[in-house]
Amino acid sequence: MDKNDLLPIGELARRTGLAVSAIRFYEDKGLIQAMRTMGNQRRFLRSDIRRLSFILIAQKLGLGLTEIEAELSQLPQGRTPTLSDWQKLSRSVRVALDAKIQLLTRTRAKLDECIGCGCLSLQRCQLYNRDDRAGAGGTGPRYVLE
Amino acid sequence: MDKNDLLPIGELARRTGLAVSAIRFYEDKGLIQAMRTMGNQRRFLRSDIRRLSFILIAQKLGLGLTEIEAELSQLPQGRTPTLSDWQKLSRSVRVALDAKIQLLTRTRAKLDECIGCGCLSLQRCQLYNRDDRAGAGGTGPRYVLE
DNA sequence: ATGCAACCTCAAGCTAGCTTGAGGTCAAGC
DNA sequence: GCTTGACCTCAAGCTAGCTTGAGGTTGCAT
Repeated sequence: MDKNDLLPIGELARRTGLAVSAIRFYEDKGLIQAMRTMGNQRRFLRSDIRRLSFILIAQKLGLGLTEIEAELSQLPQGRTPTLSDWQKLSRSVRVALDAKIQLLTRTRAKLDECIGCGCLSLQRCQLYNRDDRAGAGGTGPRYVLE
Repeated sequence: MDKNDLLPIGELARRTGLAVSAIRFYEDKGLIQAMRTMGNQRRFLRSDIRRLSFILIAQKLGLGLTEIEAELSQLPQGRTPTLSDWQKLSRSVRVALDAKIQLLTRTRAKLDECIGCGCLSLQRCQLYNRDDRAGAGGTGPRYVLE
């Protein structure tokens, strides 16, 4: 951990494509941590580039920041994550992704039945079912099938 | 169109499982239309149950209200949609769903490569690519892969 | 004709995920 | 030593998709 390995926020932003404000936001949410210079400026580790990459990828897979934080918390505390730490995390995401694909595939099958009858009826059609909503949690309909 | 076929908003809510406030919200957004009684109360057609069902289903598939409105606008104006109108719309949704599944499947393949190297690097990894974000539109990362 | 549930409008609030702006500080080059 | 750009905090704003609340009206049953 050489002094050259500490990155200011702008550099991290440049490397990840994120906005500076977004990185500060993530820090605020506890997704990433920074050291401070004596002048109160943030300094990040090189490995935080990877951490932010993970956040971006996981977001693309439809995970919310809270879920992502949960995933990230599985990384070792104190030491810089190794390659195999990241592999473990990736596999964990792969499981989530699998589930998502399966659910969509099942939904497509139902939709196909539904196209057959053209009903779109909440009563007759399996496509939509009330209990799903109840179990969805949070306010309003979800954006993502989960 | 018998007088019995006009439903007050509460009845529509009961039939669809939606909150009354949500239905008013959708009306406000132009997703559904209502007649008014002389006392200014909303009255809906029976076929609006199906319209709302469609909204719910499309939302589960990850479509936003704007996209859903675009889909719905393909329904015939003036007359109550027929079964084959709904079938056409369902097929249109099926296409969107197909695309979504394909994208996820491709992503999974990339993730698998990535697990191999454990890199999660924006430079080397295909999983995340900057141009996707640029093309995403709107503010911030999207919730759903599209 | 009266009571009360269901309806109305309009404004404000909430979660997620950020951005933008105001007002101020730090650090490096000339 | 002074300018300039990158950095800081804190508060407010924005989109999506609704809900909640205040304050008022309708309409159906008794």
